[in-house]
Amino acid sequence: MCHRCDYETLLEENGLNAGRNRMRVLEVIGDNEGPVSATEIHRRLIRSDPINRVTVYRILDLLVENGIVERISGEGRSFYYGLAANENHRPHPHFYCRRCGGVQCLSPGSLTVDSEPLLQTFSGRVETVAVRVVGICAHCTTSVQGKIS
Amino acid sequence: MCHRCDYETLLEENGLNAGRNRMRVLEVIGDNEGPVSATEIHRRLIRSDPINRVTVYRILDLLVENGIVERISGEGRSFYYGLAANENHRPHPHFYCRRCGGVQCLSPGSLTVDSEPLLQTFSGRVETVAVRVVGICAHCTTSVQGKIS
DNA sequence: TTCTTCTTGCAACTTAGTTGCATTCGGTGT
DNA sequence: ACACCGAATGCAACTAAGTTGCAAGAAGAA
Ligand SMILES: [Mn+2]
Ligand SMILES: [Mn+2]
Ligand SMILES: [Zn+2]
Ligand SMILES: [Zn+2]
Repeated sequence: MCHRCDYETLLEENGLNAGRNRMRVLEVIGDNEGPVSATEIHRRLIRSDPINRVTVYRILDLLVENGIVERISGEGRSFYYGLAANENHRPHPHFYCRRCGGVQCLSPGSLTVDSEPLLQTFSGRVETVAVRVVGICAHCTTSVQGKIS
Repeated sequence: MCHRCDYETLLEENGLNAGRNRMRVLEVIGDNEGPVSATEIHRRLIRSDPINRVTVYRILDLLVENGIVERISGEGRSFYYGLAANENHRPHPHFYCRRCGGVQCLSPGSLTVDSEPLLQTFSGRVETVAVRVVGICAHCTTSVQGKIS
């Protein structure tokens, strides 16, 4: 993801002007195969051109507030950022690798959840029902087999 | 939760001696109606008797390592702790309130997830499939209605 | 250009958790 | 009672991730 989204339009639709840094952040998020942490986004950006980490955090906050980017909490203490669901991207579950900490997107149909019983009985307001799959990713399982320990 | 579990036995089954602080931590976790943060556990414990926060963190690590307590990540940056699933407690989904940050246990049957399609196709090792419900809890929805803003 | 607003950088701060090391506690053996 | 040893605790310092205040710089509007 994502080669179907025009980030410039996405920003301007929300009344945000498409400055260079906002575009850069969106490109890192959209080019990655799964959600990325703020630290990782910053690390990738400073390779091409210096940018302050606070600026990255502020841009991420802005994008999340405007529903362009989705913030998800991983297994550790940091947040991960991916393109928010829209007409091009259906909501989907994520896989969290316990070993490398990476997060992968799973296909939208790979897990189905029936939330009717909950919606009937729950007294608060349910906004989202997310499925989180935890385990060891393919890359980590194979690389551990070959590891000398 | 939980008045069916004997914490002393639970500890000794795992080769841990049931010292006073371990028992106290387990009691706070088990008496709470949902998962609690380490900070909250510490805050409650120091009301009855002083205990260092590092001690709380170390006990929690130990209980998690031994499968007595389950560590879950909330919507924020901190972890929450609840009694791990066992013969008395079936696994169940949790509800996360965006407003107050609280976590509630939902009944085991309130949500059902079909993970077969994923298990057939996924190339890594799937260990757990958890459902996370996010929204505004009953307490927060009612108290907001009466709020002057 | 000048005025104003948006954007960025920097330093300091906060929160949640971790680590190293010294002290103390709870047994066990004598 | 004593010495001994490992487990448990406390304290200070440190780290990771994110936030805040404020000043400086860039970009637009007039
Ligand atoms: Mn995704
Ligand atoms: Mn629970
Ligand atoms: Zn991995
Ligand atoms: Zn609430």
